[in-house]
Amino acid sequence: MAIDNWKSMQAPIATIAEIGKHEGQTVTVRGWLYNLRESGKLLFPIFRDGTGLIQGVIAKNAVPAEVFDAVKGLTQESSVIVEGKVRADKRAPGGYELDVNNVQVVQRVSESDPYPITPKEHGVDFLMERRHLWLRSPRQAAILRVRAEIIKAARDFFDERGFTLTDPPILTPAACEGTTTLFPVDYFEEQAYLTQSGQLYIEATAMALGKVYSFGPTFRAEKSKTRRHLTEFWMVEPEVAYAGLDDVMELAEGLICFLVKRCLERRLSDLQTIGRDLAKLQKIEAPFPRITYDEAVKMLQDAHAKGALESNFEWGGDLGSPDETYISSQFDKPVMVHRYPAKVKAFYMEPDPQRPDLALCVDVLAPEGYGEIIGGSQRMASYDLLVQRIHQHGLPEEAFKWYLDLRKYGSVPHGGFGMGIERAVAWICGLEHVRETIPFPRMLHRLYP
RNA sequence: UCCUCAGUAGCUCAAUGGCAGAGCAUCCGGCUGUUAACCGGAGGGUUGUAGGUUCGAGUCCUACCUGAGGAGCCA
Repeated sequence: MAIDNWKSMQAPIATIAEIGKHEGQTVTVRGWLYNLRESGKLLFPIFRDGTGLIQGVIAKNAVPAEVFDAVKGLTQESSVIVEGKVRADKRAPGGYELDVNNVQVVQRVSESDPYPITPKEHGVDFLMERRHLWLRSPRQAAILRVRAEIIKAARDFFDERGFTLTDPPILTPAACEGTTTLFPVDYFEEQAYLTQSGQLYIEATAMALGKVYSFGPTFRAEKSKTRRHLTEFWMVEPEVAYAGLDDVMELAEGLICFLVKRCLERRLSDLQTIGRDLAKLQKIEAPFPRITYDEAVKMLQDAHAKGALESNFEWGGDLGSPDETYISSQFDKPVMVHRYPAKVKAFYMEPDPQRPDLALCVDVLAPEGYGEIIGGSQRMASYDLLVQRIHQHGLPEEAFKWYLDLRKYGSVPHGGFGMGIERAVAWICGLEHVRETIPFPRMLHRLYP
């Protein structure tokens, strides 16, 4: 069947996800052949259409010979349009089967160059090299649907609370924080960089609009090589005028609860396809445990004394990955660690008035060892102190002139946080690695496809 | 950048220093309820690259390449 003759089926089109609504009716399903089992004069093709899988049944004596022959020996991932009657069947994984009465093969995959991803085991490198095809696997498609739901839920959460979406630039003239490595870009013979955070810019839009958020890609040229890192990832960052650290923590807690609840409500079958332990997600509700950095340090030192942690933690350093894993393992909800030493944190964080050596900041650590999914703080409101910090961090004051203006013209206490979408998706889906949470991950050793 | 591990058929893996193999995939044949279907048969290899040790290297040694896991850094 030619590709330009793909609209000849007469029965109404149905999606596999909603096939149950058509029980007893004849429908058209447009998709691909996922797998084929043969048993003599019976064929069991499994079709997928992007919404789910359904097994078809074709008996040789029940259909015209050309229909049977078109499916017999058909290759995996050939595109097909099938017409058949929906029948409830307890033996079928989805509850329904399709008694096929007509088939159009839109494009037959050549048997001399078969679809490379079989329903068997494959290694990570093989699958990553074929990421454009791997996305067709039921598990990968389910993850992408959960990702889309999390993004939509995050935007709904802020939109419903009076936040305005304000998009910061992706091309920036200088380092936002100065510490991490940036991707350089030639901008009409001027040096520019891909953004590593929209935060400084949304502080400006927050002063204009009150409550704002950004949602977009960010880039880090760090040579990180772990299951938690991508060089290109997406962040949602709220920023609120007249907000303190407690407000920031409450907002972060509310967002996470909202996201988890929404996924359980709307993407339950996808979470089941992925194999997520749902009981662990059902425990996620406010309030989350809040511990100070001082308390976290004591937990880590006690853990070392008991032999539960290899290295002994000294007050003053940033929490390492094994430290975060240990702390989060002590709770079955996300844990909020606040008030880190100012010297290990970014220059723009407001000092704690009670203890000026501490910053009014918070990291939210996801349970089950997923580590930091949110980092936030109250921002420094004083012009003079901010100038001092910029110099202390060795940053060029000239590049931050506009940012300092925000403290000259009606400075107010304000704060916000950034949530890494991929880390949130990895945690909610229970994945081993963030590379499966984005259609085409960009990593230290991965720029293709 | 550092530490650890891996690289053998299209894929996933096996092979004590002694004939390079299995399952799946592909092709041929069989099977009217298969569930990663099964049964029989066929084709399929420069063992990551370059050197070295040895009568003999997939296996041991050296260097390099590629990838994975972790550290640091971070979301």
